[in-house]
Amino acid sequence: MKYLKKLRNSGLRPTKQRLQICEVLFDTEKTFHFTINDLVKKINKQSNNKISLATVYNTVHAFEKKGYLKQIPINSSQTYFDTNISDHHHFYDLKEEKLIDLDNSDIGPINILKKISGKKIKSVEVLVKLED
Amino acid sequence: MKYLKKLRNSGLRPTKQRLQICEVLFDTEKTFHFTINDLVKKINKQSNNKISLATVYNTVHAFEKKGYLKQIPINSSQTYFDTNISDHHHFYDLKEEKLIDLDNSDIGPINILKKISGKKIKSVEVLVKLED
DNA sequence: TTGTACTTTATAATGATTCTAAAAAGGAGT
DNA sequence: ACTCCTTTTTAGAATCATTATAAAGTACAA
Ligand SMILES: [Mn+2]
Ligand SMILES: [Mn+2]
Ligand SMILES: [Zn+2]
Ligand SMILES: [Zn+2]
Repeated sequence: MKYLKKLRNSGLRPTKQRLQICEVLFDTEKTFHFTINDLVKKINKQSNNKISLATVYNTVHAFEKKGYLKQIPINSSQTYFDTNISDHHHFYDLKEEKLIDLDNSDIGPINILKKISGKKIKSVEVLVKLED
Repeated sequence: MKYLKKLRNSGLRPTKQRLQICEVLFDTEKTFHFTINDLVKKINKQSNNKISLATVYNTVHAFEKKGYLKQIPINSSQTYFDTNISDHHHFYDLKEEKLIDLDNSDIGPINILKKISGKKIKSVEVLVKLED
């Protein structure tokens, strides 16, 4: 099992639900963006074992907390997640309601000149909205 | 009435609810960030006329569509709006759950090198998450 | 003033997400 | 394998921000 160690190292018990979700999320050529609903569909397509919705939510949040997923800041009725955990940014196609990766190299370096005392920067995320 | 013309020019009838909401939103020294709940509280503090929740939602969305408000892309349980409609960016203090403006001058120019054919850029927004 | 389109409102509906609490499963130690 | 304890899963209920409904009220052009 490919993801046993990953889960154990994270202090997450490698249950069959988590292993299956790992396969759907991480056994792919390319990274991708998804909502919880997208993920449930993928799970059901991949195998006949249903995983309860609560478990899908729990697992996604557990993976996010461990840094295996990123949440994308966007105003949508559903929360978007990203299996691409590298520093990068996004186009958001308003018409298609689709996210597109923007590599760091697609944007010049970003320099935050303002400082807030007692706080440090955790992340810098750029969202570029696209219209026709 | 200070906002009659503004509303008429927008094709929005200047009802007393809209005028009151204009006062709360735009009769201020500084711009600010708010959720619908914040706004309802401000309205109730300012006068005894209650405005129905549906009207607050309708009005905020009408003003956003007209460009008098901006929605801030952030993952929160409530949608944040901004009376500062200039091009600018945000710190988000994760601990305090507060937004702080980042002027364009606080960030160097942002150059989006990647192009998507048939699409044009509508907005570029940077969200900087802060932790302790 | 009258007609009509727009607006407000109370209320219900929606839908994503979280909560609950009981059953199931993982795993360390024996 | 058995025990014991903790973690996890699960169905279903609850939450809650937001949107829809449709009836009553209002703005305003003619
Ligand atoms: Mn979440
Ligand atoms: Mn909205
Ligand atoms: Zn991405
Ligand atoms: Zn702002």
